[in-house]
Amino acid sequence: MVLRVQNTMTGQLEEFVPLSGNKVGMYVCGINTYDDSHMGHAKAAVTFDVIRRHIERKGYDVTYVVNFTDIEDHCIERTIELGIPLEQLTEKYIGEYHKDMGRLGVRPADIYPVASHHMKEIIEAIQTLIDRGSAYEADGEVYFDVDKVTEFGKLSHMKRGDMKAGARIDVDERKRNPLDFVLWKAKKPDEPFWDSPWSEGRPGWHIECSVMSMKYLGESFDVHGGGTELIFPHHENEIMQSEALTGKPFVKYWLHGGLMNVGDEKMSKSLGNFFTIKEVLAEYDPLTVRFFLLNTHYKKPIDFNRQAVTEAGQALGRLQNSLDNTLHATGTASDIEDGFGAKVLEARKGFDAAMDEDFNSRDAIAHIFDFAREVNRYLEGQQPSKKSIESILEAFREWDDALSIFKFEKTEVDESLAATVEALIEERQMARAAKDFAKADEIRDKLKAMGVILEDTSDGVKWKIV
RNA sequence: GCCGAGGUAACAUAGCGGCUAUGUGGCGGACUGCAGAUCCGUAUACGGGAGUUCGAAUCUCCCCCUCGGCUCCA
Repeated sequence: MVLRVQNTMTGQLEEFVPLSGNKVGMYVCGINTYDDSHMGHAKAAVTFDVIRRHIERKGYDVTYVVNFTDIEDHCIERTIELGIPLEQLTEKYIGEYHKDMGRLGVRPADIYPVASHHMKEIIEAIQTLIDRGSAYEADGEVYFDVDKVTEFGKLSHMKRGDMKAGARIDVDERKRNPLDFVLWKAKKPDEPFWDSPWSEGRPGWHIECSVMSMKYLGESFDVHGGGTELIFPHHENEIMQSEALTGKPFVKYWLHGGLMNVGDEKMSKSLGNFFTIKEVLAEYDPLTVRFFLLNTHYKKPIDFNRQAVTEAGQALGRLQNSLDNTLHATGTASDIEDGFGAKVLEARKGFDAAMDEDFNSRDAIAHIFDFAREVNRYLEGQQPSKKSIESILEAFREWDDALSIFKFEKTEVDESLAATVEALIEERQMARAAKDFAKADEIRDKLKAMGVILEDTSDGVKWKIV
């Protein structure tokens, strides 16, 4: 099966072929380190975590880089406001990011470069751009000269004339062209600054991503990801400056994820309509949140609301239930082939085919739902075979490797609690036999209060801790 | 204005030329003393209009609406 990806650069679904053999270099824009991450950041992190996992599952050797930008307006405002050094702010929110994403099951990147730790390389890159005539200095500031670029708008598919300059931000009169963007900014009072040939100041917003991605992945690499709002100007500018720097194509596949919305607006810090990962995880299980994020194709926006997350939890519960049933199923002693293996194979194929089609986790999950029904039916029927049970579990393990949405451990229950529960169940069974249902229900409620859920089945009473 | 992504049953999502989809929720059954879980069955769709085709959610054109971007942003 070949992997196909929707490339923003070409607008096409393309077969994924890395630049050099088995190696894949992948860079994703992380966060600005001035505050706790919100659900929009969670969507991005989980999206690219799953994309990275799937590329690895295809057998590629991925070097995954996620950056932290700690020199930009918000970070600077914050460090001034709090009166603490920039490094301290950076460190704090990098720590929080790792905590939040760790809880969401996001596998750590191989490298997490930080903008302020790459000042030397950034200044060198800017100097090179000036030397090559791709950038110019004015009043201690340095601007990238967009008119020197022949292929303007490669990624966003816009022509120079299409732009509405100053749509939101006033045009700086020092720029030769309103579309020129700043590579180096002179400091303002109280701001953190670094020495440079042009002024004491700091880099502009885009240059650090070019410098850091190329430092760790080479001048050309395979995958660059981020949210759709970064296509222009951020990624477009990255391409222009990187290619001006190296004369080589910067990135082969550009992948952009849809945004997290609240109602009809995107979730963002500036709109104030955000939910932090911390507050959402205080209310919902991390696996539920992950499932919620993966239950829509990554290109599409997701509307964040409690009903949707709650429903995601119910839906995931259905799958987990099926997995739990399998984990607790006692196979027959015989190692017979009862034909269920074919169903497992079919489901696994369906899952992989969906993931190969531009990481369609939603479609992949639909295959798991179909499979879960098959499994439930199978387990309720004749005695399942050990071999089939094992192959079902193998499928779930594989899907978990891809999506990380399941729990495999049987809940450990300590013996005294188990004995208490068993005794109560016994008592309830006697009450039921005597048709004393009031008492039976009373015992069931009591167990429920202890966190024990009973299920009366044809195989006897089952119970589990929730 | 320009670029991009969308509009699928009650809701949320897949599908993207013929197989009527997945989850939650309805409704009706099975199993239950009841509940839950599970299984079986069932109803309600493809923004609007033209066109191509034996056949269109799916392709083409036009229109309407929503969201994102056009130098804060995942």
